[in-house]
Amino acid sequence: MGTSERKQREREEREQLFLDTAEQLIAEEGFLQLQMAKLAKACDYATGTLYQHFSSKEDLLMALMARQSALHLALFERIEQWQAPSRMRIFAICVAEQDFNRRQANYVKLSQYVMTEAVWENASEARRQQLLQCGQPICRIVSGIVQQAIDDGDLDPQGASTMELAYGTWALCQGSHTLEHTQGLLEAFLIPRSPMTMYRNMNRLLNGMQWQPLQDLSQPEQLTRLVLQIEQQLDIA
Amino acid sequence: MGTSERKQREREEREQLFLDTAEQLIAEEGFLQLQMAKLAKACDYATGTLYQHFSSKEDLLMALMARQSALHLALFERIEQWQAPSRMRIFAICVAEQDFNRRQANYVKLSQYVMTEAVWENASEARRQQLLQCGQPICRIVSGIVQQAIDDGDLDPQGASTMELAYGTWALCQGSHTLEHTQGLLEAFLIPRSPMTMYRNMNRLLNGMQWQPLQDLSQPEQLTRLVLQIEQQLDIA
DNA sequence: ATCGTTTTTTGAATCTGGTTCAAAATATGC
DNA sequence: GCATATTTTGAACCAGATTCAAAAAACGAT
Repeated sequence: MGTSERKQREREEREQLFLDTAEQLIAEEGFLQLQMAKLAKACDYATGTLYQHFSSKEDLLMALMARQSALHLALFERIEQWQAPSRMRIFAICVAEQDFNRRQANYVKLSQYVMTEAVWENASEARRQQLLQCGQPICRIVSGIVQQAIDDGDLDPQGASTMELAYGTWALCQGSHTLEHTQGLLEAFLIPRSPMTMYRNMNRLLNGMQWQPLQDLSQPEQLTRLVLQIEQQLDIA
Repeated sequence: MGTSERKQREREEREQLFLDTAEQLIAEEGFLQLQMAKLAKACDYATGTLYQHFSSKEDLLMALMARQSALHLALFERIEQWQAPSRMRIFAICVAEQDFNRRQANYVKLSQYVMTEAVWENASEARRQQLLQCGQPICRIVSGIVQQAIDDGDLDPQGASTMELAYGTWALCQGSHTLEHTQGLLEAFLIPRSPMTMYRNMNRLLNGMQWQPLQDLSQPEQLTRLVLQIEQQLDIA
């Protein structure tokens, strides 16, 4: 009936309010300072109401992640639609990702934290499933690009599964972000903090997959130009 | 004077006792269950005494990490001494690392947790420095192998710094471990949980660096044999 | 060995902040 | 308008990290 529909909608709106406000508070003082009571107060609700939406603080953080993933996905969907050689598209994923993370630094830190056992285990099972579900379309897009490359003859999988190749690029991205965001690490090891470092290593990996056309890394300006071109075409930065 | 030397030594011994016991408790019930009071009690000391060694719980966890790093380092030092082609040695680092992580699953989870802002920020500055220092020799060894490869003519850096190439392998390892240890992730994306996936991607990266001799990934048994050989020579597993 | 002083240890009290739940408020259906 | 069901409230509860005043031990001079 109409009444319960409205209630459902209001509930959904309230949930978004909680998430919006949490995001804002986090942006202001970092996710470490986020307190459930403070958040509820900021939304003019009692603490208990907050717990009707999120089973725990960790659950809330994961919900936040899940929502951010939607933005992430939107970016990837643009690339999915983009007509370009497969190698350019797979690399565009990295560029987009890198860029997304640069602008949403808090988000990377949060995702790093959320993927930790301490947090993961404290969220509701439903939430964990939700977050894994969020990854699915992203996964599908990346696999799709790999598949396209194989179909187009740009990439010979040499017996590897589509997923395995997609996983390689994912792991490299993931690892680079983790290292980049570990306080003082780059500085301690005298590694310049530039996205180009990651871009070059990603292209080494893609070259190693024999993903055509190979990128010539001895000509640094070539890669710079490619990145610029991708950023312009995708309207990033 | 002699007296203060003894005291210093006793203090050091007590610190090790705390760390040993913490390790044991963690092995028994996971690092999430570790409680400062419980730990102190288990060592027959008061809670306050524990705090004379570690400024916070996070500080203790990081100290644990730092100590584990020493084991890690010992493994890497064996590889440093090992006479073998550079490509075999850099790959051996990955194999050793993978193996180390398989056997010390708690340790990977801990390191993932510790590198999180929430933990990092709550440890003492001294501890953070200590942990970064621990990475230095490891970094030196890996860079050394890259450098050897360049010197031997196995690897043309094409303008890249030694560190950048080392960083690439590190990021791939790191990212693979993170993904592997995120609950349910591999399962959700139907990726088989096998170290070979990572090994193959690592060799793709190394191939992409043009690190000689290239590994032929279309012959899966070749890689399997290589891994076996490395494990035997290094006496792992 | 004894006593005043300094250092170390102790663990109960404190504090923080997440979570709960009985009571109050509100909505629903008759 | 009333009885019942649902939702909201926020003070109480609780876990567990951290502190700190008091007690104990170590020290060193006599």
